[in-house]
Formats: sequence, C-alpha cells, structure tokens
Amino acid sequence: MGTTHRTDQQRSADQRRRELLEAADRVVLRDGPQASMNAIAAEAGITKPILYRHFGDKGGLYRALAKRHTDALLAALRAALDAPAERRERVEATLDTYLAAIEARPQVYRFLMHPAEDAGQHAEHAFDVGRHSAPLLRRMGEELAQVIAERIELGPASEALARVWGHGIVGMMHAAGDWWLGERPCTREELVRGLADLLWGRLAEVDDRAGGPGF
Amino acid sequence: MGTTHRTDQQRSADQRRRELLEAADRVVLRDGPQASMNAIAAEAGITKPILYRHFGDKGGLYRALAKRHTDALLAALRAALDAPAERRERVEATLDTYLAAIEARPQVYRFLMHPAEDAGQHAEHAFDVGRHSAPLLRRMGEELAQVIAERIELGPASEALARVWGHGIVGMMHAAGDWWLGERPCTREELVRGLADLLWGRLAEVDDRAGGPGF
DNA sequence: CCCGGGGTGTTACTTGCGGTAACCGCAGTC
DNA sequence: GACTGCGGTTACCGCAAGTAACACCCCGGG
Repeated sequence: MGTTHRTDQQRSADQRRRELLEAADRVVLRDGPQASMNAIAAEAGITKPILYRHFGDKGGLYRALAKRHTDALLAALRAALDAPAERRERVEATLDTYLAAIEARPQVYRFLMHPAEDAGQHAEHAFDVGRHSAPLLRRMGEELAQVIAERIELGPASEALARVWGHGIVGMMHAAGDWWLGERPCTREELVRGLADLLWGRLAEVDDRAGGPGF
Repeated sequence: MGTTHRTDQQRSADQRRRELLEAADRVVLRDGPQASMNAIAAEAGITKPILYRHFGDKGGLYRALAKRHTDALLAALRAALDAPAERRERVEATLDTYLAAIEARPQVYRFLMHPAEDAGQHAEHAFDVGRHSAPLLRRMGEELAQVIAERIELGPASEALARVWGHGIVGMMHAAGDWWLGERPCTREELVRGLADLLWGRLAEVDDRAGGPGF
C-alpha cells in the first residue's frame, strides 16, 4: 500500500479538483452566478477552506470553471471554422455553432457572460464575472483573427485588419446572440442568415427607403 | 422666506440629487466601479442613509448614474447617425463618435461596461455593473435597429432583420472598441475604416490566401 | 409663545459574504 | 508509542450593503 497510497493521493488531487468543479457547476447552474462559496462547498459535501486551498480565491474558482466551458466552446468553433466548405457556409456554420451552444446551455452562457442576472434575495455578492467575460470574448476574437489572417489575403497591414475583424465579428455574434437569447424574436436559422448577410455586405447594397437618404 | 423656502426645498430635492450624482461620478472615476456607498457618501459630504433615501439601493444609484452617460452617448450617436451625408460616411461618423467617446472617458466607459476592472485591495464588492451593461448595449442596438428600419428598404421581414443588424453592429462596435481601448493596436481612423470595410462586405470579396480555401 | 410635523441628517446596528487562522484526527512511519 | 503530513473543520476577521432609531431645524397653527 506504500506507493499505491501515494498514487491514490496524487490521483485524488486532480480527481478532487474535478469533482469540486462539477459541484460548483451544478450550483452555478441552479443558483445562478451569485452562488456563494458556502453553497458550492456544501454541494460538494465539504466546507469553504478546502475550496480556497484548491482555487485560491473566488476568481480562481471562476477561472477554472470558465476555462472548461470556454475551451469546449472554442474547440467547437474551431471545428466549424475549419470544416471543408465554402467561406460563407463556414461562416454560417460557425455562427450557428455558437448560437446553438448558448441556446443549449443558456445558464452556462449567462454565467460566463453576465454576472448576477437573476435576482436572489440578496442579488449582490455575485460572482465577479464581468471581469472575466472580456477574456472569453478576447480569446474568441484572437482566435478568429488568427484564422482570418492565416486564410485570407488582406493586403498590407493585414495582421491588424484581421484582428479588427476578428474582434468585430465576435462582438457582433455575441451581442446579437445575447439579444436573441433574451427575446427569441426569430429562429436560429434566420438569425444566422441575417448576420451572414450583414457580413456579406448587404448593408452597402440595399436601397434607401423612399424619401430622404438612407442609413 | 415662506414660499421661497418651499421652492428652495423643492429645488434642492432635484438639485441635491444632481449633486449626489456628480459626487458619485467623481468617486467612480477616481476609485473605479468598486467604489463603496460609504466612499460616495463621504465625497458628497454626507452619509449613507441619504444615498439610500434618494436612490433606493446601489442598483438605483448605478442606474441613475448610467442613465446620464448613456443618454449623452446616445444623443451623440443619434446626431452622427442623422447627419446629412452618404451612408458610408454616416456609418464611419457614428463609429468614430462612439470610439471617440470611449477614448475620451475610458473610466466612464469601463464603469458602464465592465464591472470591477481595476483591482483594489479587495476587488470584490464592486458595483454590480454587469447586470446593467446589457441594457446599454440593448438600448443602442434598439436605437440603431429603429434607424435602419426607418431608413433602409430591407424587403419582407425587414423589421426583424433591422433588429438583428442593429444589435449585431452595436456588438461589433462595442467588442472592437473594447479591444482597441485595451491594446491600442492602431489609430482610431484605422479602426473605423477597418470596421466600415467589414460592414461594406470586404469579407465576401477578398481573396483567399494561396493554398487552401479561405475563411 | 409653545407645539407638533415634515424635511434633512446622523449614529449605531444587523446581516451576509469573502477570506483566513488555528485547531482536529487519522493515515502511515520510525 | 511519539512524529509527521494531509484532508477536514470550527470559529473568526474585515468589510460592504442596507436599515432602524434617534436628533435637528424650520415651519404653520393654537
């Protein structure tokens, strides 16, 4: 049992961490982002200090939690982005992948992006998510920028332009998705087509309304 | 002093509120969004309960504070959007107006959009801004959607499409602006041109890089 | 002239959370 | 059997939001 024990402990270190993260996930999904450390600890069947031993502080726990979901989402997006198809099809597939993800797990999405959306009794003391939501958008923007820079010929200053576009497109996707998720004003396909049309320059082509110059 | 005083009190009710808001503004600009109610009260030369009498709770204070800046920004954007010029010029002017605003008062911008960016000793207990940043983006998106729907002929389902575009464009502007403000990778003009080019369909037109299909 | 009422302001408190120090008990070891 | 390392707990601190209860001040009315 000598070395076996050592391994057990080794294993259980990582294992424990994963269990704690899953417990935290459950609580966050149930209670929303304002889940307290106490509640998470209770869900995991332990008490606060252990959480702090594992994650340092609340931000650390959040970061670990967010990284899992973020990595999964980014992997899915990369897959859609790298699929062998026409550019427009790939753009639509990527948009659709993102929107399907946030549609499928809106609680996770809200946790990643919006701090303290729902109002518990005391809605304060929520996860300080906002500070970390930017990193997610940034990561997506940088990833997209890289793909654009790699794949498309943009002439001089292409690297800078690719980054502008990467962050811009990600922001478009994010804001439109957020609004759509809240109001559900149309189907996912319609939203995807609308956004792709926008990216495809329809804004420049469509006519003004009768009377006066257009937007 | 009879009726004069009544008026004084009346006046000073609104006046007071404005003074408190300006004090809060100063503190938020100095201490960042994690400014405490105590600190704001101290800056205003009074104590907490008065703040609560005026604004109900912290969210109320924030909302009042945000409304001022939001209204001002929206007014500026509307002006740029309504200027008599070609569509592309107006789009660029609007983007530039927004970017100039966030560039001129980044503290205000961070307060409106990002909760607790800077890290004080205890970076927690910040304004729960995230919950309210969405409304700002939503308002901008809805405003833009309205302008688009009014001015541009989008065919059937034009209202829905206008909203998609409104929120999408606002999100693009926001995310790109946020990234740009953090990294300053290029001049404002370059950013504006890059985004306008994106909206003008350059993504659909540019060639792939040599070897393999493009994005 | 005193007296009650609405407005402004204060002190002092409660509650609840993030974070930490100090202690507990049980493996396995010498 | 005493020693050590580690998972775990209780009990606590600090701090911020929010509140209750009290103090002042200026007024119109008896």
